[in-house]
Amino acid sequence: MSETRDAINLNRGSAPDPEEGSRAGYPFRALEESAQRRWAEERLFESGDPMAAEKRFYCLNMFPYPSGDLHVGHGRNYILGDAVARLKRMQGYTVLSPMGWDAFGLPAENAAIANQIHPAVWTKRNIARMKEQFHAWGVGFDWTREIASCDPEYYRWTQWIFLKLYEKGLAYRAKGAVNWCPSCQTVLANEQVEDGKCERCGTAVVLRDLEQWYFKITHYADALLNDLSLLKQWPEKVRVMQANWIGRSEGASIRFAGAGEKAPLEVFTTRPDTLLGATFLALAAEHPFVTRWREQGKLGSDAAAFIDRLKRSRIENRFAIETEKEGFDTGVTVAHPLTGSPIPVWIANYVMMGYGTGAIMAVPAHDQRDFEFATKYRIPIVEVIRPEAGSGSAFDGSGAYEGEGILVNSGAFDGLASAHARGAVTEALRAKGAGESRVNFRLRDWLISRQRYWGAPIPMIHCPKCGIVPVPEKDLPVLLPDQVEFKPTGESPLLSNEAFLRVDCPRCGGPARRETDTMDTFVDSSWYFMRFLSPRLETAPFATDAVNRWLPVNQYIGGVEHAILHLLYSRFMVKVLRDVGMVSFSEPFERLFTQGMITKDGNKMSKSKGNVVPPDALLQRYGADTVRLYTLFIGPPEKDAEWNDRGVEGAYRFLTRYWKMIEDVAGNGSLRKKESAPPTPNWVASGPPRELRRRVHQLTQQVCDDMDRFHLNTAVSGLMQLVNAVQEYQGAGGDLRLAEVREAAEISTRLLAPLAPHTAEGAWELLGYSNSVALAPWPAPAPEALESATKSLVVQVNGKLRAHVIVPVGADQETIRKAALADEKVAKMVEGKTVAQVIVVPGRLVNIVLR
RNA sequence: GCGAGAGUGGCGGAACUGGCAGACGCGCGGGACUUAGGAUCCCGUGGGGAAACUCGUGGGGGUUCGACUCCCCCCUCUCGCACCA
Repeated sequence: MSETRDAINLNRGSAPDPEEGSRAGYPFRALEESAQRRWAEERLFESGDPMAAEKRFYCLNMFPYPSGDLHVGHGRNYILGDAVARLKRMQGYTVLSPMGWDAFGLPAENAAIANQIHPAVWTKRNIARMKEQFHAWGVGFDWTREIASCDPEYYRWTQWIFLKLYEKGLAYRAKGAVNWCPSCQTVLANEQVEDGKCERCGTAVVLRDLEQWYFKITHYADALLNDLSLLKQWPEKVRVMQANWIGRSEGASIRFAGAGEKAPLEVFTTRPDTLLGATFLALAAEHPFVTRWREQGKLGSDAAAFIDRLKRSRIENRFAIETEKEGFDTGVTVAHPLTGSPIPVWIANYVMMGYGTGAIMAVPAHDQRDFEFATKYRIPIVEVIRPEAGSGSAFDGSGAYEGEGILVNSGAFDGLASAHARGAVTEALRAKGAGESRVNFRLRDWLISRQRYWGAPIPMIHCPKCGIVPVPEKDLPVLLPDQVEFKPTGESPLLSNEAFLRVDCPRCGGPARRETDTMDTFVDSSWYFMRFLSPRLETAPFATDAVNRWLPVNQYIGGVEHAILHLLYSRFMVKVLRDVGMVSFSEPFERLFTQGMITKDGNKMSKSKGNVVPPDALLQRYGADTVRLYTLFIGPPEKDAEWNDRGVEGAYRFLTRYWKMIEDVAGNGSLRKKESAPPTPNWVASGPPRELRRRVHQLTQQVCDDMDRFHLNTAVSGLMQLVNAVQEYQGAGGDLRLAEVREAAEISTRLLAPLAPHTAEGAWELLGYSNSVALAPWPAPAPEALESATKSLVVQVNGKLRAHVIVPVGADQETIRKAALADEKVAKMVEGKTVAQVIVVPGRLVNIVLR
């Protein structure tokens, strides 16, 4: 529906059909063809031998999943990256700007089931299509380094890395409650569950008890948290999100004996100072003690019913907040570790198995949740913290007091400040062997098993005699079988593929069975940025010397949706590889840029919403550079922006005006005919040509600054102003000179080169240069062009703009003051009033304060 | 609830360290050229006012010669996390 409407709008668009010739507009099609031909012939975007480059810049766009068509929102990502890469190249760097495909994953497999097309074929077709689109945009990647994670020569090394982690004890298999998506028929990592739903398909996730493979990312929890401080050039937002996700909290682990179990009941608390106020313990319904007690018949049928109901509701709406507190008294009691008095153990709906130990000590007087629970079930409440005078009101039975204070009702600890008491209580516990200080993380280990076909097979073998045996390195890759059937049964085709399953045990030689799980695609993408340095290397995942020379990635660009998953996993992987001696750096990405989404009608573009803006018709009608320029101009690149078809027009008009300026000064242009440019320009000292020149260099300064600061929207606006200035100058008539206009044309062409590369390339040729503008030196403003004898200052009266005065540059305060007061308008305002004060900010303004 | 970001014309947005609010573009109004204009060019375009002038950056206070920018309180929106023990 909306696509049809777009098409109609476009047909009514003002740009001429380029096939008709150019009544207006500019010959973008011919420019694109010749520029792209040139770039390919001269292999401009290939970075060559990685060990040879002196000044290096690794600019990386997150490699995409090859889902098929790209829309203009996707385009923004690559246009940004390309602008940076081209800028750096002109600034003299050897730039590495590679591209590849995050090519494993479910959509390919779903397509296989729906259309009976092999995932590899589907993926390959999409890659070809997307590559075409990149070319159409004129994005300059080094295609000699192209990789695809579904290529056996790639996933062979994903498997190799898995084995490395296994060898180091960082990959392990464990049984536990895991997230299961009934629609995708696979387990999911915690990170892939949003609001209790599968982040991919939106189906409600259920918990299942399965044996799965994990990566021990928690081993690096502290390092992943601490090293965030090294990432000064990452957006604050992303660092905060990662820190929250890792979720470190300091407290104490406390053991309560006497539950009739071999092991004591362990809880984690951040407030050991409130221990004497603990009047009950609360367990999650999934707590192993609860399960055992139930099996042993210690809990009645009412309890069993309660537990089942709780587990069910937890799956259905476990992310709903404000749920009424509910619990069940198990009848079990434990002994208080310091006083020995009995404490009842409850099962409570607000205790989660996934955090801490799945058990808490409840202090109703000082925790609001515990308070609500205790009030409802008439459990005693003991105040143990009282705020110091003047710092809040003490516990009064109407709600918990959660702040700091002085300990009361706490025996030997009475009178201690709560902050200090935390250590004292913990120490007392330690002395009794009943607890110690402890740091707890929210981060869980990374579940990497997937019960699907289209992923890298986990290189493990199950032998009835030897147990789990890794596939020997020489046998890698473990290939995905080609001959498989894709049926909508939800079962991985690997499970029924005898040729794949049957294998000899590498250890004993006996018959064994392959692992049928494949790896989470985030494993594939956690190391790809290193593979680009040596994409065809057959002896290792990457060439260590090249990787150490080029990484960390200087500029990483991608969507903020990867703020946690991909970026955390990649950071983890680099730390692992560092610790096994394969790389010498600790963080993969030096500088991260997360671009905003492009929305249409206020929504994210998606096929289901029908608001996708396809680029093809726009490229056809306006050319790639117009689309690129508009995409950059639309707003600050890190912010979301609303697409407006009419806005594209503005970019097109600008390029048309720019092209006219080039034609005027080059070849047989009107200005060129009048005079020829002198070999060495002799700039005039005053008058309009001089003013134009100053303006051009001022704007050059602005555009250079903006580009460096990633303010590409204002860089485009600066260029527009530059071209407007030339046009105004030419429109003004009078002492028109070629030299200044020609200089403006040359500078603006180089400034434009990273943004609208085809047009700039053609203009550069027209201006008579034989080398590609992509390698032309990045311009800088000439200091002498910026010089001026006078400066216009703002004159304020009582802080409001009233006049301007022109004073010599470097004028002293007194001169400026006099000039300001001498102004006719100012004098009129001052008349009859007292001048209380005159503020002079040299070079800026004068403020006259009247009374 | 916690954390982060944002709120500026009809619209997208600009204003880097406090110093001319609204750059640039879209749209809109007027004009030129024209058989025509949906091309191009010129002029105008925050509100009020004939003008002098005045009001104006979510709201209310404050600091300052001067505040979109800094401080305090409040409102709204977006994103992330969420019974985190």
